[in-house]
Amino acid sequence: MKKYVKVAVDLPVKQVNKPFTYHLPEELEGEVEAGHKVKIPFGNRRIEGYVLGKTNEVDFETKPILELASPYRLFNQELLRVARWMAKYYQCYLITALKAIVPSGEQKIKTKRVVRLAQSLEKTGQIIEQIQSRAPKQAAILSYLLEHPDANLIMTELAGAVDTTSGTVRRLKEKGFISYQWLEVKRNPYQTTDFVQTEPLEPTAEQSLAIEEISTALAEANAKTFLLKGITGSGKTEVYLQVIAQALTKGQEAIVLVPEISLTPQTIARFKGRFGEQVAVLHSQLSTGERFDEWRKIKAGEVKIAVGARSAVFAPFEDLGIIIIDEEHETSYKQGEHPKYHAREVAVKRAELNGAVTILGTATPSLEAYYRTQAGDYQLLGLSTRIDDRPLPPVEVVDMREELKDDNRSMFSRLLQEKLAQMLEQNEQSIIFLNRRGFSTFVQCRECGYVMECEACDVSLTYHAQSNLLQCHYCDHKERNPDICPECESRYIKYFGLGTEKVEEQLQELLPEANILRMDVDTTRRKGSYQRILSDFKTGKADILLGTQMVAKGHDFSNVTLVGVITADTSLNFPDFRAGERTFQLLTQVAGRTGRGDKAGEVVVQSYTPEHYSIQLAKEHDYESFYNYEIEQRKACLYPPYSHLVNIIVASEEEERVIKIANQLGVIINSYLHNLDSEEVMLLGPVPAPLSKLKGEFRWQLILKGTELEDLRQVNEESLEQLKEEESVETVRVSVDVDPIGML
DNA sequence: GCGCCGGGAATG
DNA sequence: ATTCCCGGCGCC
Repeated sequence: MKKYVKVAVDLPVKQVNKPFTYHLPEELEGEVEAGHKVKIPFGNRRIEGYVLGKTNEVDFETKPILELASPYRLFNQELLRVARWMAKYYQCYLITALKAIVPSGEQKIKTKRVVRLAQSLEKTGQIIEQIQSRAPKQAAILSYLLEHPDANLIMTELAGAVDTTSGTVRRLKEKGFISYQWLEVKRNPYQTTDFVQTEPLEPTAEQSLAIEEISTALAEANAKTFLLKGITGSGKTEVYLQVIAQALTKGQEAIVLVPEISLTPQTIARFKGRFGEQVAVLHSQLSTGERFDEWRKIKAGEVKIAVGARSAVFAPFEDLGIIIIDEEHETSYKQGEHPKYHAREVAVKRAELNGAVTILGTATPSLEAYYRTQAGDYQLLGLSTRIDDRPLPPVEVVDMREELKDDNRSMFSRLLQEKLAQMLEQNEQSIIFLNRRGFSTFVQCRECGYVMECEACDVSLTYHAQSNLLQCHYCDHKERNPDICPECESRYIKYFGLGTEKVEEQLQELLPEANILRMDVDTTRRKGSYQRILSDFKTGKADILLGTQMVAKGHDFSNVTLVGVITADTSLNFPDFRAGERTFQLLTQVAGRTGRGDKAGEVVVQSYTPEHYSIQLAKEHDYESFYNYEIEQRKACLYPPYSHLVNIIVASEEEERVIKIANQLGVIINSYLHNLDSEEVMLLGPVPAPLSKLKGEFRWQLILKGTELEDLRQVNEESLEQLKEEESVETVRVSVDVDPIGML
């Protein structure tokens, strides 16, 4: 009897977004299982596919699976279910969802050739005596192998251990005293780092309550989601650690998601410090080999906890007890490429499938998450006091318009200047935050008004003093900084707008004796430099840490007593309905970087719109009021969480085609909505996207808005189908983003 | 009649 | 995505 399997074909195309049936040739019978990657004939080509499962009925001729292409089953039934859910929810192909789940790159198992004794222990002892006088080094090698039977050393390591060369080892091989053996090895990216073992801390009353609630859900295998709302420095991590310990006691496993930027050795140390070798770490800095090895450790059950960024939500555990999403509000949980999934939503879904508990931790919940606690979907747990009852720092908001009126033309308010000088004097540290890198954000000719723009994107170029180049922050484009205007050839070229480089220069001018560290994409490009800057600052090698977003996230510097925000308005002026939320979160997070030690901290926020509710309520550390205000706005405009959005981007190098197709799609959708006579779904656009040109492509967007995602999916699917019938859509890309974040 | 191009269909 | 197939058309 022939065996048949269903295969998802590795082609992201609509027409083949369905399983194809193949039979197993004799030599592969019993070898191929659901979850395996396989090589298959497809038309007259050979491509890859993923085995979804077995099947019996076949009423047509099948082709054979050619070979096994992965040494492991890359997903189990549960992860396949997650993939199916993702494909449906995010409106992508099953293969696209599957490829996000399986480890990327080639799955190569690394091996090494280790030296073994070829003779019995007894015999080896005799050999040592025999050769001792004439070949002492060879004898030493054999002795070493006798004493360290589990050392698994390769030739050169062994030679090094007894201070000789590999030639000596080879001679033993020739004599037949030793043999070689190939051994699988797992690369361990953290083997050189020692982690200080920690014991569970005595929880505070609030922590106890949270732990208790979570434990109950864990014990009942209740797929419950908790929002752990804990102000910065209130000890959320200790709660995570203790509930993970409970899951382990039950024989279950845990996933901890952390934003990429906070996946620092310190963060990892907290988990490895408590759980040691039971922790696997997954992040983008790992090579594909290292990544695969961490994946294998999980698969093999060697570890029980996976700590990692976004994609760690797919860690191949078999009995998940708990999924933790730290800093739940972070936008980096949303994947930028297809499938454009949000790890928080996948986590909640995966937990549901496993009867596992989900914990969303943050000081500044996303409106979505908090709304769901109000709706009763999630349970709210609060940590409202900082460890040791440290107060939240007072926040001063400075109106920069007033500064200008009082003839202060510097980028630093008088208050901030004063405070900075004071900290320097007291030998305390400061953090300065500015959400823009480079020196000047645009370069303009004062004669004719021409602004230097990227030729591939619809943005102005940023001047970088360090490289003396104009750079586009959206593509890789760099160009020389012109001496004369390319338009009118005048020499009056001026630099406007501030970036971190300029702030650094001015700050140094203001405080000549201060040691300043700048941390942004430009200074952290090289591997390890991010770490170095953080540790230099932590060990007091600098007085001021100046940087972008990166300085705001989760770091714990005990000697920082001042945080300065150069302009709070940058994120506020984004054309996005989440601008207010983003600003509140950002200000609250930066403010949380101060006053974490014995000394009290303070915050100075500079703004041109200090009366804005995001700024005022962040000043008061008042999340509740912020939420209440913001949620009313969302409700009034029917924005998420009161609705879902689907962003359809039409892009092409030919501008006319984009405009034509986008408009036509608009007509199709509108007539569809009209026929549907539905108030449920609305169409916004078509309009040029906020980045109307990006990497050489012109972009227009259409946004579908509605309370039921299913309605949106239907409208979207059928409209795109219709579009393909009416118009040849070659040369234009149409991409769909469900629950988009940013750039609206 | 032959060969080339383009659109549409099929890929197990 | 890529290949295949078939009909249409220009060739001379």
